[in-house]
Amino acid sequence: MGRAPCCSKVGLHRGPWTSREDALLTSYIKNHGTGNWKTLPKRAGLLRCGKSCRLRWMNYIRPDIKRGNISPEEEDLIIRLHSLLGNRWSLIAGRLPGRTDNEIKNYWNGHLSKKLKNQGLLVKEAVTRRLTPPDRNSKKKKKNINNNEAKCINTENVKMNKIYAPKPTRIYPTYWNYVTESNEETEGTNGRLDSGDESSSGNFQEILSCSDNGEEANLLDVNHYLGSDLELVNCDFFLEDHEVLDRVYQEYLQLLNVETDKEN
DNA sequence: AAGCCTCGCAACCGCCGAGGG
DNA sequence: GCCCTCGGCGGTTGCGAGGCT
Repeated sequence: MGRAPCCSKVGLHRGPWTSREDALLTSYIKNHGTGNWKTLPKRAGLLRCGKSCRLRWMNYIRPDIKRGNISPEEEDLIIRLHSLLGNRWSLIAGRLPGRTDNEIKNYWNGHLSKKLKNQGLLVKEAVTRRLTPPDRNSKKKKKNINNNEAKCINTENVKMNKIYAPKPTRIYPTYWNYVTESNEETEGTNGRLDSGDESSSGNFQEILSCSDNGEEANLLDVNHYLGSDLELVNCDFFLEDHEVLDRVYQEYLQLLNVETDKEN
């Protein structure tokens, strides 16, 4: 028996979100935080499935999302990270503050892949590298992998390049604490703007102690969305763009070295 | 002005892994 | 060890906007 498709339930809305639905979701998350996406829509008064809510929040409503054109620096970083990570959009997005995996994926598919192809820079090896190749012998039904270059796995390469991908950790352009009066007293999910796991939380705490090169514009944006019950904590992700890019790139090179050493 | 095409992007689909019972 | 649920991810689809003929 296959799993029933999400949103197949009669009565659940599908398709584009209305501003009213957005407002309901935003309001609910503002007051209660994320977590338990399954029951969230019901509690928020939304006729949507949890998945749909999560997607809407993660890709569109979340206050830290940076909208607008991808800068040349970001584009360069995407290309470099993609050459390292392959189609691990969430990991790539995690290194691009304010960008979502969906946005990067769309940008890559609609823009960069063509561009690189035209320039002759998109070589198959770079595209096909995956860090943690799925177990193709799993008993579960496998997805069709026929027509996408990115999925054409050369098993030899996989063996050679296999490293353990770090847990995706989203980096926010600005970090904040919820300081709502209800935070400590209620469910404990308040204050989490991402339903991240322990590792994310740990990272979050580390980030909170970062230095102070914040940007006022971002602060204003966040307050615009979530009101005054937030206290922004600045960090050093607003160094000069090239510094950030270089740091991230170096970080990944180190990661690759460490993990390949482990393999050997 | 109308029809067609391309592009951007929001949203959906289905699979996977983690974790709990 | 098995099964189930849930959150997360990557691939794909579909639609609207804008450009082109």
